[in-house]
Amino acid sequence: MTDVNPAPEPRSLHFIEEIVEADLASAKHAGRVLTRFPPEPNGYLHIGHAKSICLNFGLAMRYGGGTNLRFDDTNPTKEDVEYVDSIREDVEWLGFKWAGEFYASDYFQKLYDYAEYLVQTGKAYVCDLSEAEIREYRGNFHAPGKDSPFRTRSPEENLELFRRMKAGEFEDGAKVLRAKIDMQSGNMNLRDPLMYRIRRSQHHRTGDDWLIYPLYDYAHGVSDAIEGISHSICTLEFEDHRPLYEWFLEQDLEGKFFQRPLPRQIEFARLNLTYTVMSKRRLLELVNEGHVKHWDDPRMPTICGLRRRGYTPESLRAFAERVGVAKRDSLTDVALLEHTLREDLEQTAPRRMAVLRPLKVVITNMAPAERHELEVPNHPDPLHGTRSLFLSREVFIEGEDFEEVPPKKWFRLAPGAEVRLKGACLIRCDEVIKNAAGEVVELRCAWDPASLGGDAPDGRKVRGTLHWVSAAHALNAEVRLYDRLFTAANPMDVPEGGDWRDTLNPDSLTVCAAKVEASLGAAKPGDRFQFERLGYFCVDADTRPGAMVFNRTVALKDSWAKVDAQSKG
RNA sequence: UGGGGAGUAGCCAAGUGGUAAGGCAGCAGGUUUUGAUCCUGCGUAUCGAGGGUUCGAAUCCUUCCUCCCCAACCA
Repeated sequence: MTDVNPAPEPRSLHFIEEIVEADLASAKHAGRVLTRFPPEPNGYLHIGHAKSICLNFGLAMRYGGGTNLRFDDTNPTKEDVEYVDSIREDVEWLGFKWAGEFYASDYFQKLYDYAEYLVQTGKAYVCDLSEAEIREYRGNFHAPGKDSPFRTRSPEENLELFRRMKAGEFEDGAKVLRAKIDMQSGNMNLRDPLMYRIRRSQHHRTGDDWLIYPLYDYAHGVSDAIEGISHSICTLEFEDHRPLYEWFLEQDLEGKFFQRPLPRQIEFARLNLTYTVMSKRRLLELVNEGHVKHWDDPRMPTICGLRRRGYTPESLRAFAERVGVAKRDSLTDVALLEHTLREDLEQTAPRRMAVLRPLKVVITNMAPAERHELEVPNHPDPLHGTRSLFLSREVFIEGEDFEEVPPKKWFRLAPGAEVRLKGACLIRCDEVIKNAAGEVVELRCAWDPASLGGDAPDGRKVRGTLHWVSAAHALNAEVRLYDRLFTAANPMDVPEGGDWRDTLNPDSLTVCAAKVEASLGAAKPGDRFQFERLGYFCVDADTRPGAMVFNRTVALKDSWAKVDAQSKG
């Protein structure tokens, strides 16, 4: 098969590609495209980050450039190496290689040097106002701010004070370094934003070398400029930080610090998904409050969660491509994600049989010791080969595939009905055995030996084909079925007095004691399969010898479920 | 009575003055040893609204409406 990965259809350029192409056409960066993915190592990456990763790396790949992985570690009180490792692993797993691995903390000295320069040129000053006073002086949306009384300190005094801040002569919070811009600006970001704060805290990389730490607005653009980033892509909420981003870089009037041209910040709309929460804070709460087991719980939208669930990197990349890049706030239907997943797995996942809720079927006209070896295809596409399966007198079928009183259009098993056991034979239900409670516990069927292989030689039509496993050969396995974590399309859209947690789905996890075909005994954690007629599953990391655990990655589309639901009103 | 963005079908999203791509979802058929896949067909989208310019406007001008972001020593 040659069209497993068809070339992506030609697609019109999105607005960032247009900007890059225009820059390429004008030779602005001499044909260079260098982007960066700048996570703060304070949490796990989620699918929203995956969109950003695909955008940044995809752009660079498309135009022959590179992407730096830069950890934005300017706040030592919140960051940790634990997250650095997971971020690296996730980006790699998604299939991307970074040009360089950097840390904002690599630039602490350069950041400090440039800050001294800004102090010396009168563009920054040391302010003694308290946190509350700074807030008060800043004003609000309707009232302009007022100048700090320390705003007029001389460059000499500021330089001395700034050096003493660095040397540890002041208490945490006693002083800050501020950019001298415009306390009257309508853009709050320009009302003399903070550049440095004093914080005696162990940094995960620089230890206790530094007592002062730069803030995002100052550190980010400068880090971009130091690395020679051409296009600095971020999300919409940073749109009104852009004047500040540019201001900091443009104060390098003599060109002593940064190469030209300077990087350009471009903002796009972050990803939102239906039935999902995406903020790090909410995800952390889900973990801490025990609504899920951990960051890699298969119900989590984290990259590690999706990975454990069985998502493929290809499907995530395809999703990022299809969801588009624009500036409009959007809420993408999670069905699109599931579509790109199925699209990939349909082509690649070997087929196997497993029964989630086993119902015993005894084939009365087969001898107890009778065994029929069957060679069945691993996939509708013969290129995937075949495997061997045994049929014997007792088999399990799916509990849902039998109805004593079948609804209209039912073509599964029912008293007197004939169905096909996939890849095996035709059976007809003759008798229904119930327990004392009246529940169906066993079916007595007769098989047509002439149909071995699955076809009736006389050409009679059998609509229903069921998956099954041989009781004598089946393995026990735990199968975990996942459903959406929330029952509301937008969990964040809470009614008055409500909480986003109110829409948590109590049935997001269902565990089944399943029977699976023997060949699955050799499967290793991470292996993916399609369980015929059920969905795509993968072997979970919890699997132990003799105790297999499967996750349902995603169910197959089920048009019968719709018909059935409609007929039931 | 601040600043910055955005409004094209249920959800994304092309379109850049010449008469509304595509995908997802949905619906209807066909094929089928997975009710899967695959194939075919199906949408009159008041292009947020009004006014204007023009032979012609989703695209230009104008007024208005709606939604999102910003007042951490977070990023």
